Amino acid sequence: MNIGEAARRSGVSAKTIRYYEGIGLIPAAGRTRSGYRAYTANEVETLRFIQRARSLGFSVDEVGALLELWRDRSRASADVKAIALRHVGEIERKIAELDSIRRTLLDLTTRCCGDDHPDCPILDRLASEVG
Amino acid sequence: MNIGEAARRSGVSAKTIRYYEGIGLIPAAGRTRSGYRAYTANEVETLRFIQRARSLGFSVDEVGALLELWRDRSRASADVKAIALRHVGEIERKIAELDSIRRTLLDLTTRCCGDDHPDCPILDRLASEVG
DNA sequence: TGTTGGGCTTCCAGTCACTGGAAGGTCAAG
DNA sequence: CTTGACCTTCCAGTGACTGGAAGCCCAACA
Repeated sequence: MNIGEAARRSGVSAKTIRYYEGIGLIPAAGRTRSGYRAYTANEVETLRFIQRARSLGFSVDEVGALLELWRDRSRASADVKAIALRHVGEIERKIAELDSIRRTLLDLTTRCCGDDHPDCPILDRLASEVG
Repeated sequence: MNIGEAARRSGVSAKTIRYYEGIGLIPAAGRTRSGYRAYTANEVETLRFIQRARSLGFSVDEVGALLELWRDRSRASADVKAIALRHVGEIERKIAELDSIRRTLLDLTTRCCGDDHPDCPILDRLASEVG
């Protein structure tokens, strides 16, 4: 099947499939006589795997590692779990950071009356750290 | 003062200060006879403002808008509040997304025994969406 | 006076993971 | 035989920096 069909079936855009091939995340696809890339159902499965891993926030490098483990029948599930747990750690760090920012901003916005006057605790805080 | 000192006092790296000047976030600094950028205490205050706004996750464009409002004595605090509340909304959306991913991954990692066997619910899920 | 070391300058390239777009070849249908 | 959808490659841009090369400037010390 052509790249457009593979894109539709996998949820990965044609542009992105070419990009993945370019950076070596997936091997170069076969070609028709006229030079079009041709995909098998198997390759589409790989693309779906990639799509799901990316949507869980794994970096392209991590996805590469997960793909290798997926293909490796003698893998240790511990290796997969390690990648996933490291990723969970990063996500939790990000959530904590965002939540701290969120709490700060909610505090400031609550105290800003938001009318047509210039007085504003938000700007005060940005200008001087205490606010 | 030189750019290095301004960087130290503001918490914005020299490289980044030049970058901010290049994209027009701050006006071009004055120069000494030999071409070194020269900063006043006031300009360092502006840099500190930028640094704090960036650390609260505002985009450089939003920081530009906040700077304009900061300098505008006839601003309406409602305009500042609107920017901040929109930003809070984005943060909450990101937190929700990360939390959903986190819950999925924790579920999968809990069910993955993480030993030297290949069986792995994490890979199963990436391979077939149900898992 | 010479030189050493740090700081400053500009400019180009790289990061991450794509995305947009131009210029042109291919294919099936009408 | 043409239309329109598809495919190809290649280059450039995104955000917000960061690294590094090549070269000028300046204060201090022998």
